[in-house]
Amino acid sequence: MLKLSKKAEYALMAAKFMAMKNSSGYSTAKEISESCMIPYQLVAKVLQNMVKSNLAISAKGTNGGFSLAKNPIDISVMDIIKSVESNYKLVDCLQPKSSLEDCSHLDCCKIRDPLIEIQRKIDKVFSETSLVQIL
Amino acid sequence: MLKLSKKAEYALMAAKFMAMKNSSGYSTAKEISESCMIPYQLVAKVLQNMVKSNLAISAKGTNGGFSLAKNPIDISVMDIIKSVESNYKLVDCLQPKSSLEDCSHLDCCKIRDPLIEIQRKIDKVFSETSLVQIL
DNA sequence: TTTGAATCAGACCAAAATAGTCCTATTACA
DNA sequence: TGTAATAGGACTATTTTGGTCTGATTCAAA
Ligand code: SF4
Ligand code: SF4
Repeated sequence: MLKLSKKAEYALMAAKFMAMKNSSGYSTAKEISESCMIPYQLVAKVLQNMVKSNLAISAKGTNGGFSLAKNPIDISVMDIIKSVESNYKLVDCLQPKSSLEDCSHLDCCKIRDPLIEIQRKIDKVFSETSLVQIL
Repeated sequence: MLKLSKKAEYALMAAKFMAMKNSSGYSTAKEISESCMIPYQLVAKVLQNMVKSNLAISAKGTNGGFSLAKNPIDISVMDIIKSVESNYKLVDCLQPKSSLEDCSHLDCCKIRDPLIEIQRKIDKVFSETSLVQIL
C-alpha cells in the first residue's frame, strides 16, 4: 500500500531528535521514547539498527546513549529508511539477477522494466532528501 | 515497506493488456488471467475496481469483457494504483484535517510536514507516468 | 426461450508482514 | 558492587494482504 512503516517513522523521529540535540552529548532511548511517545523497546531496536548501519554511534553504561555518527547533511532519508527496512523495494524482482524465487511471474511479466524505472525515481526522492531538510 | 501490492501490479498488467489489444474488442477477465498468470478471481476484482474508477468499461454476457475507457495517454499509473488501493498514502495523517484517530502521534509529531512534502514528490512520479510509458 | 458466457458483489479464509513485548546478557560508570 | 544504559533474541498480537468461494445478474447466441 506504499506506506512507510512505523519503524521507519520512528527512525526519522529519532534521527531528528539526535540532530536537534546539537550539544555533543548522547540521547538515550528512554529520552527519545518519552519525547516522541514511542514504545521504548521499539525505539531501542530502531536505534540499534541505526548503529549497525553506521548512522549512529552508541555508548553503553551510565551516561551512555546514542548520537549521530555523521553530520546531518550527510545523512539522507534513504539511509535512515534502509537502516530499518531490510527489504525496501517497490516490487520483488528488482535485483538485476532476480530469479523465479523472487517472483513467479518474472519470465512472463510485462511491467517489470517500467516499474524498475519508477523505483529509480522514487529512490531519487529519498536519496536527495537529507536529514537537515526535516529539521 | 513501500511495496506495491499485488493488486496494483495486476491492475497495471491488466491495463497494459487492454491497451495493447488496440482492436476495439473487449478483453475478458479469463483472457487476462491466463495471459498474465494471475488468479482469475483476483484479476476480476481488479478489473471491477477499474470500472468503478472510470478507467475501464465493461460489458456483461457472452462476448462481453473489459476495455479501457480512455486513451492510454490519459491514464496515469497513479490513476491505476488509486483505483485498486483505497488508501494509498505514505503515512496516516495526510488529510489536511487529519485527527488523532488517524495517528495518535499527530499533535507531537515533528516529521509530518517534511513527510507530506516527500509524499507530494512521490505522487508526482506516479502521476506523471502515463500508461503509454509502460507499453 | 433456454443456455451459457460473462460481469458484479460480498463474505470468507489463510498466510504473511507489522507492531509491539519480554527477558536476559553485556558494558561501563560512579 | 550497584545501577544505568545498550545488545539481542524469542515471542505474541494485530493488521494487512492475497486469495477463494458462493451466488446473483446480465446479455447474446443457439
Ligand atoms: S510481477 Fe513483474 S514486476 Fe512484479 S515482482 Fe514479479 S516480475 Fe517483478
Ligand atoms: S507519526 Fe507523524 S508523520 Fe507519522 S502518521 Fe503520525 S502524525 Fe503523521
